[in-house]
Amino acid sequence: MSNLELSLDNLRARQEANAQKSLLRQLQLPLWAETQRGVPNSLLRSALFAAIQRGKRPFLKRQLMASVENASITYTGIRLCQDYLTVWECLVHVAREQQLGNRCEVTTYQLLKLLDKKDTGGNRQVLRRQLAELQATALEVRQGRYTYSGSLIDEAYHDEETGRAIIVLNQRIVALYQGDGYTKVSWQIRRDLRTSLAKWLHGFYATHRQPFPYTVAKLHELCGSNAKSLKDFEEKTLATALEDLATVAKSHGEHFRYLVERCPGGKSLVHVTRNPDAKLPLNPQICG
DNA sequence: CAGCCCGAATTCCAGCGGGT
DNA sequence: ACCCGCTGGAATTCGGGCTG
Repeated sequence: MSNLELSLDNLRARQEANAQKSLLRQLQLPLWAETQRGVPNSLLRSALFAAIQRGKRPFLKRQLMASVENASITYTGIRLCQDYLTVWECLVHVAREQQLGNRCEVTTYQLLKLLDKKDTGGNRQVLRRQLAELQATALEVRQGRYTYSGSLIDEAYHDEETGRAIIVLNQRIVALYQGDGYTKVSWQIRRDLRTSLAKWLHGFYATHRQPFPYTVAKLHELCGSNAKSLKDFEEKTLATALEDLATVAKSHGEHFRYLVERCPGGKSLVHVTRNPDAKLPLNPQICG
C-alpha cells in the first residue's frame, strides 16, 4: 500500500469518526406520526426479535443473530420475540419527543394503553418483566457505516411511590436512525396482526421498497423460527402469517400481495410486492 | 372514571402420533 | 413420506370487582 493510499484511508476513517461524533450532538430521534413506529432497519431485518411462540426462551451469550448482508447484530440477553419489539417500539415512540438520555416517565397503565392491551394484573406483571429483560441486554449493531453498542434500554425501573415506570434510552441509539437507516412501520397494521410471524414479516417487508424473492429457508433463518420442520413452517406458520398480513394490510388500504412459488428440487420462493401495479410470477394455484 | 387486581377461558406455536 | 388433527405450556383476554 502506498503512502497516498494510507493517508486516504486515514482521512476516510477520520471523516467517519467525525460523522458519528456529530450525530451524538443531536440527541433527538426523528419524529414520526402517532400511527407509526420508527424502527432501525437492522432490527427489522434480523432474528433479534424472533417470530417464535411464547414460552421458555434461553439466555444467549454474544450470539451472532441471523441478518441480511449489510448489517450484523451480536446479542447477549434473553432470547427476544416480537412482543418485545412491540414494547420497545412504544418506549421509543414515547421517548422520541425528548432528548435521549433523559428520564422518561410513564405509568404502566399508559404503556398498556399504548400497547393496546387490557390493563390486567397478568399483563402488568408481564410488562414489568419485559422491561427488566429489555434493560438487561447487550447489543453490538452494525448497520451500514453506523454502529451501536449498548443495551436496548439503558434503565428501566419502577418508582415505588408514584408507581411510575422510569425509562432511559441510550443516546447513541440515534446512530441507527440516520438517513434511511430506519423505517416507519404502521402501528395499526402491526396491532391487528395476530401471529408473531405476521408481525415479523410486516416489519421485514416494510424495510424493502421492492423486495427480492426470498427462499422459505432464508425467511425461516432470518425470522429466528424454532420450527424444526421447514415444511411445517412453510405450510402452517408462514402460510397463515402471509394470508393474515395480506388481509390486514388491505383493510388498512395498503397493498401487500404474495405468492409462494414451488421450485424444482423442493425449494420454495416467496414473492412479495407492495406495489399495486407490479406483477407477481404467474402461478394461479398458490397465488395470495 | 382512572388505576389496580383476580381467576377462568382462550389463543398461539410447534411437536407428536395415527392413518394412508 | 405425507396429511391432519390433537395436545402441552405459556401469554393474553374476558368479565368481573375494588378503591378513591
